[in-house]
Amino acid sequence: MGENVKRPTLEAVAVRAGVSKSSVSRVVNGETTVAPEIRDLVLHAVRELGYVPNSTARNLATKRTNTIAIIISDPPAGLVSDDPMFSAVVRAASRELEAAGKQVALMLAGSPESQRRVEQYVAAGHVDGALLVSMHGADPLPALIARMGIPVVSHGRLAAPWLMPYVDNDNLGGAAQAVRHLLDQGRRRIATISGPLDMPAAQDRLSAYRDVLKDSGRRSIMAVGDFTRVSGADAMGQLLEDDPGLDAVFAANDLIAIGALRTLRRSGRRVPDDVAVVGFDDIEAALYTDPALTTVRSSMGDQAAATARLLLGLFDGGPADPVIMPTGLVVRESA
Amino acid sequence: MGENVKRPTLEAVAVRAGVSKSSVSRVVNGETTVAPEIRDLVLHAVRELGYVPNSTARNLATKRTNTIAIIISDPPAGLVSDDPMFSAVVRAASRELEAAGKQVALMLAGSPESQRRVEQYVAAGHVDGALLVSMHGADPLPALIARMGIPVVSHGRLAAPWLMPYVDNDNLGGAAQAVRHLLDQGRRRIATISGPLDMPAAQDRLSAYRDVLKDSGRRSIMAVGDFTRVSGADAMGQLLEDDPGLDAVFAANDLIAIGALRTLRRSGRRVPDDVAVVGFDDIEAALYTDPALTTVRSSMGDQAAATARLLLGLFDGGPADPVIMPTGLVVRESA
DNA sequence: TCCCTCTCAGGGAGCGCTCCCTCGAACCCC
DNA sequence: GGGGTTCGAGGGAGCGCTCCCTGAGAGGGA
Repeated sequence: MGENVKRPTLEAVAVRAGVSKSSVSRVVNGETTVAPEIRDLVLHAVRELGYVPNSTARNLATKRTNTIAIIISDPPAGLVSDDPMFSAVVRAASRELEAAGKQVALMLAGSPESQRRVEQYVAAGHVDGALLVSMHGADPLPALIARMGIPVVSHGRLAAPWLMPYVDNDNLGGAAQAVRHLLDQGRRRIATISGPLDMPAAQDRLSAYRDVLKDSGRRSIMAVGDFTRVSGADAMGQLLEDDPGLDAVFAANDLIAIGALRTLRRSGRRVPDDVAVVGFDDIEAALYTDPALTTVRSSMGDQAAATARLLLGLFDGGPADPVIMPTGLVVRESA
Repeated sequence: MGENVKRPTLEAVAVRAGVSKSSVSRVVNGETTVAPEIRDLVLHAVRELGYVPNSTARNLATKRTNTIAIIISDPPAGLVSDDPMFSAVVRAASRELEAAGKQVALMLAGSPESQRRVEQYVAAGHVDGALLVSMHGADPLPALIARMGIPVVSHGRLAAPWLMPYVDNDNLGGAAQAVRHLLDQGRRRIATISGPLDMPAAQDRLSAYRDVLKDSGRRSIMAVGDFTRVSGADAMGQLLEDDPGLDAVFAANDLIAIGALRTLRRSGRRVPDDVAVVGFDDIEAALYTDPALTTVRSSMGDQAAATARLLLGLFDGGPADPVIMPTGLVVRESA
């Protein structure tokens, strides 16, 4: 590959400019206690030599890395190939972090092996902070990371919320609103397809569903999904078998709802006439289903950006309080 | 935040084990020229002290970082919030790189400012190699990165293919197959909605469409999209206005096809009876449209993994030849 | 027995940067 | 004008690791 030109060092710049290393360092780091003429001398030499600071050396000396890890759980088998959540969250968080001048190290935490790798990496002092995304309840990683002595936040409440601050949606409120909407429309047999039960978001959405139904004296009917389309399709099939007379479904997320819609279509049900469907998240795809999906808006992107800001705030001694972002029902055609 | 326990250094281990730093270094790095008893002594001390090598120091000394940058273009305004491509590509590439013991630094390249940041970062010697994803034709970044003297590859052919090796789909073949399929079904007025014309993938899919039509003596009808659902919906509307009698559409990707389906539905056209639709990529969502989408399979994930392997191969003196991955038509209901 | 070779452990000079400390010069106030 | 401040430049000791080099000891051949 290319010519590995030896890059100029800070010392080379110092020699070139006829000043000391210290002065160059000061100028490069934007300290104000430098005489203008020296600053000019240095800046000139920097430009002439094309000097770029060696961040590795800087990291060694300062014991900071300027890097934030985004640690995101990785589905075991590559089940979910196109996960809107992944894209929205990683993008939004990265943007926010990069805008703050941080580097982003992406780490997938799936297999035990990869978990070890993540742990090692963080333990090795390679990052100044970490942002965890969509950890499952059984996951030991959050606890391990939390005790590493670096700022850590979670996108979404953890099963062990006390471990670190987090930013979450108002899952309870949003789900309650969705189910009440179904009730208001006169639906009598309202089923739900939940997310993976070891995830707090799924738990919240489920328990709000249950609470609202219980308050209205109705019986709940549920099947378990895992936040994917195929799980939604399967679960819908099971629900239809269990109770062919159901007239509404609250899906724990839009992907599940999309899967459910397909099964309903194939079983000959009309939506919303025979069965109403409500999703959760309001991903872009919800606008393109037939009929368009009524759903609960929870901007993953905004949430991720807020999570990143929470983390950045921690570095400046900001508050470590959990943040709950509002959700709201978006009524379209499916319910 | 937590107690910043000073982590033990290599020297501490050496003292503890009663050997020299050099020996500890050798053991830690798995060199074979170490007497078994010394190795045991060291390993024991490592375990006792919980020693983890400081990779920053190691990087400084070795002038390697063990880190690969995944540089991915970022849409200007946050248009695309859930981009299946992003998820599939980043996930697959990360997996492959992490499995090879590399660290992954994710960099979004969007605004000129962020481009500068990426350039600086790579120039600063922070990464050993880079993997570019979905660069647009006008993007100056590939050329800049290519001359940095580190191994670089591209996921998808660049507008300037000679800059670096790449892994691409057989866009030409896949698109040709799709259009021929439409022809074979007796469709007479076949339109296309292209991707952004500054991306080679979009160009190839478009030119294959044109070539096949020209060979069959048919006239081409096109609208330009940008690989998003909304652009597909808009372009479809325009197409319908331009030529209300069209009976087939070849969409440059599935997202566009999904958008087009919605517009067709709203305009009262039945798919495939009135208008046949073929997409490209075979993302998971293509299975859940109504009707299910006929499309060209091109596993983004496999392609990304192959790209990562190509890059890893470069470090070991492997070939720098472009790789073209096969595509194939998946016939479902929409055409 | 002597010499040469070979194997391995230890010593220590960097890698490029930061940051504390020293020290000269300029500046001030009575 | 003297003593005290202030300000800013330079010197140099690390940061934790790698890797070259030296040298001790073992082994082998004649």
